[in-house]
Amino acid sequence: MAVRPRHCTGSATMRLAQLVGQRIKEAPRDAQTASHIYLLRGGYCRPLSTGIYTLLPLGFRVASKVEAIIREEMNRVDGQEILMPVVQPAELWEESGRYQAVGQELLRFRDRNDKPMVLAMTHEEAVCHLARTELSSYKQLPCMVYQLQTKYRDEARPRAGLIRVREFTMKDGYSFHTSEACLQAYYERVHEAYARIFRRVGMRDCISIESDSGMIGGAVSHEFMAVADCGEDTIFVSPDGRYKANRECAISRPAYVTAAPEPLEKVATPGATSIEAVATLLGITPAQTGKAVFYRDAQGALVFVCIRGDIEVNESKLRKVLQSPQLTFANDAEIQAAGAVAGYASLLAIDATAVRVVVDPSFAASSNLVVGANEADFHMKGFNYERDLTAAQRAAITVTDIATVREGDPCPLSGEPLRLLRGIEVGNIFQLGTKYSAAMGVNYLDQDGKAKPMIMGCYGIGVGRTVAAVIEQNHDDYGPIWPMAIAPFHVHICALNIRDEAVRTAAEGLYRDLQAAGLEVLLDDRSEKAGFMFNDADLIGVPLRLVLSPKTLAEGKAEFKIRGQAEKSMLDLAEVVPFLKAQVAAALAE
RNA sequence: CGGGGCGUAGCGCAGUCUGGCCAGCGCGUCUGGCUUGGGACCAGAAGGUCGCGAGUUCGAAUCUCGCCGCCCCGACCA
Repeated sequence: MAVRPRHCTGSATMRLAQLVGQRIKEAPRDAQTASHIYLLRGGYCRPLSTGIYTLLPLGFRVASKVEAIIREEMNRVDGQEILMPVVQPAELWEESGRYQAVGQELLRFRDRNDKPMVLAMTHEEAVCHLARTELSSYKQLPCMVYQLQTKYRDEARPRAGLIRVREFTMKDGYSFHTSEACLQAYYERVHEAYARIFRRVGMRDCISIESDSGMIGGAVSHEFMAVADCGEDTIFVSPDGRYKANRECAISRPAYVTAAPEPLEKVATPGATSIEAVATLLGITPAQTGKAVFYRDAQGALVFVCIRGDIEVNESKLRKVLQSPQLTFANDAEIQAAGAVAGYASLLAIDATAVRVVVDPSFAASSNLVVGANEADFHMKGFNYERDLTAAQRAAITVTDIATVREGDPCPLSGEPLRLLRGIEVGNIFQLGTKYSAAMGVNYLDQDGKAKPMIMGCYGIGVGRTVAAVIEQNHDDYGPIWPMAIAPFHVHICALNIRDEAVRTAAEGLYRDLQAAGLEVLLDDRSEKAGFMFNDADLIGVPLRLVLSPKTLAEGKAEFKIRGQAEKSMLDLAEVVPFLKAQVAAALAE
């Protein structure tokens, strides 16, 4: 096992009677997902406040093993481990612009001298400060530093145990380069390292998908998604697996209905202010209508959006188009002030040179849509974007994809229907470029003697979330079924009737011998009923179980069972140690 | 931030509408006995500012007002 500079998994052995963290029979009512239930019931973690958890010995051991694997893989791609502060001066965040840009999830406070401080939710600012101090020459690049450190995000809604928390441990890495090509090549190496990490920790189904880079910024980014029904993210995947994307940025290749333009015609649609009502009234489908949506951007300016009636606006895409971190629906008064009639608004009557207008291709390319007449109780039939707007109008309008993809929409690559999955975001990687280095003066002197901003990448993994995701993908009705690589122990010994001298002697002997053989052993040395002990063993979920009882010892044997499998077998006492050692080695080698 | 729900022993809950009886039940914990292959049984015990604070009342877990915390859905989310 690798050396663990900061965390260690503690002793290789543990007696259940002494283990801190009771198993509990009934899960707290608020625990609803498998990982939340089993982490609490199995004595892996305990809540301290909303979204803030103590890791108990079992949970800490699992998390430490995940961290050890992460360290190995980060070191393998030439990462250098460091540790940066969680408490940081606000002025550092003002430099990057995020003190203002980030919302309330950044916890702000003042120290005793009334100096504004923050609890770091990520460490781009801190690492930039480090880089501009320590890295000054192209000869030092490229390089990557990473840390396993606490992050704090004042989440609006923590949920599902360790899946979405406020305080958590994250591996975050940052790389520095002198060229985009170098960053891209390194990004690929990290991508591969991530795939190895999630495979090694025992994730069954973890995919990397294209993602929206959100508040971190940057051009190219991927999210590693553990596929699980309880996941918070919606993912679209093509049947051939070539296209995988988060709903926030997923695109499709929709077919637009085109036909010979029909004349514009005003039709009465009394009271029909919704797409559904208009379609019903006129006997058409929502796809034959055009929808008008009004937003207010971060500066408070009105934005007019048009899209085909059956398609939802994707606000992530729209935010990106508008370069506006916040968007809210405009109210009726604001819509009226722009000269539009709510419920019957139309591009036909809006001055696109005066109001920001964004149009989805589904609206611009479809023929003969029914759109608002910009007059209460009337719509227009036969709207055709090219024909019915002046060139000046069209020149002022942004036509770009702002559509929300739906399950079954055609894949942009193959045209096959896209499949919808739910995922837990366990890791993400970004090509940041110079977003932070330019803002914060992170420069190096190049060969030509000129100062240039470093080109950066950043790479995160949520440790606790990964632990939870592994349980979501590896459990049965009794508890978790840990992959050997991150199991809290390798072997769980149940000593039935421990007061029997022969049982005690044999159990203590095996406990000692297995430990000497390099295995991590949990010994249930309590004087409990067999069923009680078996249920606790299942709830803890250690991969290998050994049972010793007067019955097995009478034959000079111990019973062996693999967690998650029904078969049991009997082992001669003499072969237990080599057999289990081989089992563990084989499982770890997978 | 919007909608809904909840707060009584470590966990799960009853009691609250309709104020008054010793604040109860199951699990867990402790002691003793008995039992020992899939969550046994018997006897005894510890454990509570009934979320907090005001108020009404002779009397409040219960009624009133304010506050706090927690969960779910939505919004939001490196």
